[in-house]
Amino acid sequence: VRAAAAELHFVPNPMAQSLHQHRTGTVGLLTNDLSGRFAIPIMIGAEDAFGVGQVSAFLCDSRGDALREQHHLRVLLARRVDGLIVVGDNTNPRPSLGEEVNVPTVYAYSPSSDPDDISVVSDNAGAGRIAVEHLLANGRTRIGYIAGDIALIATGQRVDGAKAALGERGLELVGGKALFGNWSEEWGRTGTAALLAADPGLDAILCGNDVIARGAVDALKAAGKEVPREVSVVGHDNTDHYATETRPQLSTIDMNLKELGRLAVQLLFDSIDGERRPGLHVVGTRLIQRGSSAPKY
Amino acid sequence: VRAAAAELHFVPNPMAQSLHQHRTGTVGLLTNDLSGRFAIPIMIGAEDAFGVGQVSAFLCDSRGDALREQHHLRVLLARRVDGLIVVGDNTNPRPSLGEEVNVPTVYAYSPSSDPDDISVVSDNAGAGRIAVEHLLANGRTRIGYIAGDIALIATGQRVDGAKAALGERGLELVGGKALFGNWSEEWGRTGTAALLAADPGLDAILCGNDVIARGAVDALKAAGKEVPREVSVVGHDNTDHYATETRPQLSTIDMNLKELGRLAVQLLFDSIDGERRPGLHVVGTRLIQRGSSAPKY
DNA sequence: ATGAAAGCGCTAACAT
DNA sequence: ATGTTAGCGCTTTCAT
Repeated sequence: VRAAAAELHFVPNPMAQSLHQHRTGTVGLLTNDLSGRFAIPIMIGAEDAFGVGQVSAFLCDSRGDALREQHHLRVLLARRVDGLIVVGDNTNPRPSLGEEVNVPTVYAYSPSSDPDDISVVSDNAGAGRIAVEHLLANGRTRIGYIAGDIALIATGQRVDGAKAALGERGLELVGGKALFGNWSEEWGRTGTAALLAADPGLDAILCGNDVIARGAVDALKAAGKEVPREVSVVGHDNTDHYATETRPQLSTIDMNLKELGRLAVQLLFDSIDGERRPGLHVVGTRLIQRGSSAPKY
Repeated sequence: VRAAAAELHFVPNPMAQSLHQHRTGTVGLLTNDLSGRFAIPIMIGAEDAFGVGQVSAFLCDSRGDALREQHHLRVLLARRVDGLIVVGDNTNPRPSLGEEVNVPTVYAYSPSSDPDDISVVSDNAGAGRIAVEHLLANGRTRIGYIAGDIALIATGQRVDGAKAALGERGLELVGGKALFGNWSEEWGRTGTAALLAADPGLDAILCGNDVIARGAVDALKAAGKEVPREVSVVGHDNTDHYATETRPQLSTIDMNLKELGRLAVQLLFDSIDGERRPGLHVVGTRLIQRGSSAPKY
């Protein structure tokens, strides 16, 4: 019998199966903003984790519109998805989908504002710490910080991590505090000028992201400073093109976003299986060393 | 009766519906490489077009691996998707999924090598033409071309479009032909040096993409040429960050990829409804004018 | 106009 | 070990 089934290329119809099993083997992937840089690697990691099992993901992009999100949510629930992963494009908390969503849900990158939901986030403070420790290990002690937009919680967290790591050595940032601005090269250039004015002998600059870091590298070179020998630079995000097209290439923090996506799926599966682990789950970052940072001597 | 149904928040189960209707209201979105720059906007456009109807998309990324693609294909067919959209990340033709896939299929960006399949591609020759016409309209006639990787068919098509537009005015590219290289800023810089050596009085440079264009702008400024007054530069792709962080900002070709995604969905729906339109469908591009190009005087 | 019944493709609980 | 049957939630046909 089985032989005959194989001959006829028989494939069971999942619709009929799920009708009986009360499980569809599908999950909703609900994202704010597909065009954003952070959602994609997370979704790749998630897709990767789904692939090994037999669950498929429905893709939905709300483009930052709450109404559209509601619409997609309704459609996904009507399709009886077994679970939901909500992928944010920025690090600030977002509103919970709410109690009436009676399906296991995990928030990735942008955590839910409800601490009883399951959220997976990047270790921002740890990133600041890792970057500082890397620079200290390279003999650098006069470190400036050109941060991004102060409105994002992650911006402050990264700075705080860097300050804490410096504080443990009795050190502080050049100028006593980080410089806050936006995520542009222009800000990287003006921030660098400000830091050089505050301490002409500074030997390292930490940047809120790689775009700022590129501006900083360019400004340092324009000011006659050699990178990385005189001043080392560390970025954040390991952004395509930016990290590798800058000369020298950027040493930068990689957030391991694929891993973050995989963990989100793992937590979702656990939740579906009744092993719910609410709260904030933190994914560690790592430093990618390239040409923009080096030992001092 | 209906009132009672509404009270109880009744929502029909699509599994049961599709069981009867022989339609699932789902479509497979099969991509080579989600991390690539081109697949994302196409999928956003596609997702947009799905949204208005009641069909949902399964997301599958094969990461350029044919085996993984086969696996995803099997899963999608087992799920009885009503159709398939295959999103490529480069412009070269790709092998058809084959005859045994008895589900309507549309290839986006990377066309199928089988002309009887339905494919949607970007108008590369048109892009070259539009860029040249823009420069000519600005009074520029000594135009060089720094192209990308010659291995990609699109690279040559863009050059050919530019040459054709010049030829109609009895003009030709500086040096008589385009310079082929790769997609890096480094190549943009060396290509620019080569063009300046060939014709120190050239007044415009066309680039294969925005990364090259940024290298060209930097090299021109380093050589003492004013951009856009002395030499105008036009890129391709309207790449995030690159197009707007370069100083001056880049005039560049936008491929209307979202529109391409939407058209792919439209063709898929038509195909599902029995209005199959095989062959190559071409989506036009448009020039985004920014600071790197301007009238000559 | 309303109601009853069969069937979509499968699984699981029966009976042989 | 095999064969039969009821039922998952819906739609559609047929009967009232």
